[in-house]
Amino acid sequence: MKSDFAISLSGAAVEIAPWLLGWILVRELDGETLIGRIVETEAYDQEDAASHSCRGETPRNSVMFGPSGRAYVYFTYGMHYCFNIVTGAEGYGCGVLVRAVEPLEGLEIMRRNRGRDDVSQLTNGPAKFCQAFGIDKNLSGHNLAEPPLKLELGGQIPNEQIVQTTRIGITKAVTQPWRFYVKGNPFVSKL
DNA sequence: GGAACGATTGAT
DNA sequence: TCAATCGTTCCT
Repeated sequence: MKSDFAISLSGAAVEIAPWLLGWILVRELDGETLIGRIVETEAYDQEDAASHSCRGETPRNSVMFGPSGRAYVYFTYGMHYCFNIVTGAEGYGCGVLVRAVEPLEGLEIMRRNRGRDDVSQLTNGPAKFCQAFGIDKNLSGHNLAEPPLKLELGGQIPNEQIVQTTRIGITKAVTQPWRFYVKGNPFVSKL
């Protein structure tokens, strides 16, 4: 029996990505609570040359092929983690990369984790957000309906406040407009 | 076994 | 503009 939570994320990544804007991430870390609001996402699909899943299932990307509503966390550039929300049907590899959140609670912990004071530099990038929230590979495969990392429905962002554009940092499928962010939000990684 | 590359970041 | 830094994937 599937949970409502998983069902709500079982659609195509390209459809889920803009819908996830405004959702809340609650991280329990060493007895402290960190909260952020998703303000920037990117969709990655199995039929997408830029996606880790485009050449089929491998040990690294297997979580993307599992149930929706799980975390897919990967290590890149020898030093950074990036966090995705798995979407789509089981057996189909796709997900949504969270590129930026707006810090709501636990800012001092985020400052400590990031080693910086400037609020605007705490969570405005996929690896910055992971470092601020203490997210690493141990959380890959985690069910996001449960602590210590929970995804909760927040206030929906009106369509006219959602900007759709091309993705960042990729070299394949560069023209696909599968990046979404909240217009005017200061925590978006890049305009 | 070896090499090329990467959904990034921060400093120059 | 470029170095840091290493796991994953693919080729030999």
